[in-house]
Amino acid sequence: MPVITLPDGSQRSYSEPVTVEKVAADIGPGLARAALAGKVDDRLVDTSYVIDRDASLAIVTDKDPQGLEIIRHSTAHLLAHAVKQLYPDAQVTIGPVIEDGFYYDFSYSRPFTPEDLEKIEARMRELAKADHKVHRREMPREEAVEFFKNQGEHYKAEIIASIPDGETISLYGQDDWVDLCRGPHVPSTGKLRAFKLMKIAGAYWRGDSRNEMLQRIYGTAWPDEKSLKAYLTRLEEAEKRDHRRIGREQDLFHFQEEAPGAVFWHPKGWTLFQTLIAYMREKQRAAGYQEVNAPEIMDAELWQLSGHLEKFGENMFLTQTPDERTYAIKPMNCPGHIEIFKQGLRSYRDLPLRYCEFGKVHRYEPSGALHGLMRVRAFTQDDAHVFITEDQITEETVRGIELLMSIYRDFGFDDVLVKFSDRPEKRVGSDEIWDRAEAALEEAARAAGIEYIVNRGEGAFYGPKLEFVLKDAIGREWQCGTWQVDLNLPGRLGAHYIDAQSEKRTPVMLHRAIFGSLERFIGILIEHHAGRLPTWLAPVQAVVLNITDKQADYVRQVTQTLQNQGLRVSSDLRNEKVGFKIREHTLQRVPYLLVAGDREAGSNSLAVRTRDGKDLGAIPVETVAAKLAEEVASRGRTRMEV
RNA sequence: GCCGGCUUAGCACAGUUGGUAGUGCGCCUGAUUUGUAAUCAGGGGGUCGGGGGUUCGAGUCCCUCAGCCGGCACCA
Repeated sequence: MPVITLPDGSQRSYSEPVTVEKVAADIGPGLARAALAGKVDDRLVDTSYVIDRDASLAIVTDKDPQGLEIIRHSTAHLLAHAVKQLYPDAQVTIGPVIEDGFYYDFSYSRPFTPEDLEKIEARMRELAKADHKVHRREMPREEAVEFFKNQGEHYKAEIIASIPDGETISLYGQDDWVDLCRGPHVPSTGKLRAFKLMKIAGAYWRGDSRNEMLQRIYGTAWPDEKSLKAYLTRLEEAEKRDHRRIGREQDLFHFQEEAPGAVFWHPKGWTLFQTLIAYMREKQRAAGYQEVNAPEIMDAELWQLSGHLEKFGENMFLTQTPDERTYAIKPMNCPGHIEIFKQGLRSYRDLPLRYCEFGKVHRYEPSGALHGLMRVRAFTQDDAHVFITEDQITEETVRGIELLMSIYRDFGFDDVLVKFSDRPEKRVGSDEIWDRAEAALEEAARAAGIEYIVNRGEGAFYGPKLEFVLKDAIGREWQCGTWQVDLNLPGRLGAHYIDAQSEKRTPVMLHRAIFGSLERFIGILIEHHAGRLPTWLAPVQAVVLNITDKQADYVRQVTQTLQNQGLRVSSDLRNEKVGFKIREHTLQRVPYLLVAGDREAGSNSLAVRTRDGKDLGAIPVETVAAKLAEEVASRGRTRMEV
């Protein structure tokens, strides 16, 4: 006699066990059609699930986030179903739901081609149209392993073997096809209406590069065609803000074959780069950091001593010189800073001692990892190392994180995700040291009042770290800042200070970066703003345009005036129509276009137009200058247009 | 590094079953002196990513190297 409680609190009683499907139908035919699954006492189940006791029930439809997940999961099954029909020799492995879609990994004798993808998708549409019923059954583990082995599905058999004892093993079938799956799934394939296969890629079995490479097919699925279309449009929009494309269009930088993973900065890109450095210099100076500069190339022996060669060696560039010495090009700045610290005798009174450097480091990254400015082999860090005593860790961390967050706010990044990465497999130092370092960082993070997620085993080889991940305008995450406690390197490289009892002590070193890599940070800024950099960062903040040759002298003079006030302004005196010039500079995303015709030249003013096409009318030159300067100084918190 | 795809003029792209390269924009020259997202006309420009091979003949087919793109693995 199950009594079923619905989300609105209403109850329905049944005289015998009843399926989710039946309850939905009793509520209404529309809901019955829309039902994808049920939630019985908060547990997701199929619509065919039989309720045999009192329970709460919610019908899951495509309006629910969970309904969408089920659609995606079932579409992954539909994909595998189609693949098995077309390529019976292919073996299935796993097919999870991911953000915006799903994938399924197959083992097959040859890679799938784009033509295969079309065929598979066409077959999926046929299978969906046929509206095959989806059914579930359970099977004892041994039987299930046998079942899949007999079908030649060795990967599936392996997966089942690794399912913990006591867990139910369920199989889902539709038409002539059966897969191992936890479920739940849509009641029939006809519920899958809007999907598209996106791309083929290789992926290692169980994510391990020592294993076989499988064929992964990515797809996307949505409740309806409209959402699918919207998603595809969103992808196109994201492509338009790709920093590699904008970098070329706006003439900021380029890459070329001879220097894979290394940037050629053009004048405008370098202006942006220098603007960031100037900003950071000022912030750090105010926060008590002293800028230093250490050699790019140092004898490999130093890197041997620090442990870099052993733990980081495969990422390092080495160079042999005519004098037959081996040098390493620095992949990190820390050893250099320790060497500076070691000069002379340090007192505890000198601590905290904060060294910073815009150090250019080189790391030999695997070729497949390179990606525009986001992942390069030569990059500039806004690196700093703070030498302190062990009991200063918390206080210094609180200060440091405050600075870091205030800087992110200046760039409009309010959404910062923090990760705590603890001891990695490849590390130096005893477990006792790591225990202390991790505990100290944890306590400091608590004192700084930040929330974080734990990233097991992802720390640096010398110490645990907090990683600061920024979210850009379209929701992508980028790791930028880092804050690390290091109880290892200062000792390894022989750094000391004299404490209050005249004892020689080894300092603790904090490693930190805020932008992380200037290169990456610029890439993020470009994508975050879709190339429309805020005025304080824009390489060209305004362009002054004449209408005819008659105003050329006026334009030259005004441009000079604005430049003299430290603004990055250029002029465009070309013999072209204003419309033409406006279009060009608008496409270049120059924040302000300052038009000078006879009227403006006669009244010492400029007609101001924004890159968004807003006409601010004629404004006296000195007002333009003052407002621009204010906008720059406030980092966009005040705007010329308001 | 691994899997797949791609590489033709500065940029975006065409190039049919192998028969000695095209279009648009940009660029250059000239005309035009123009009021807020493209003025008109003419002109120049490519060892088809590098190397090797098959062929009477290769941008098109094969091998190889590199770079790039999408994933995977790895990471700021």
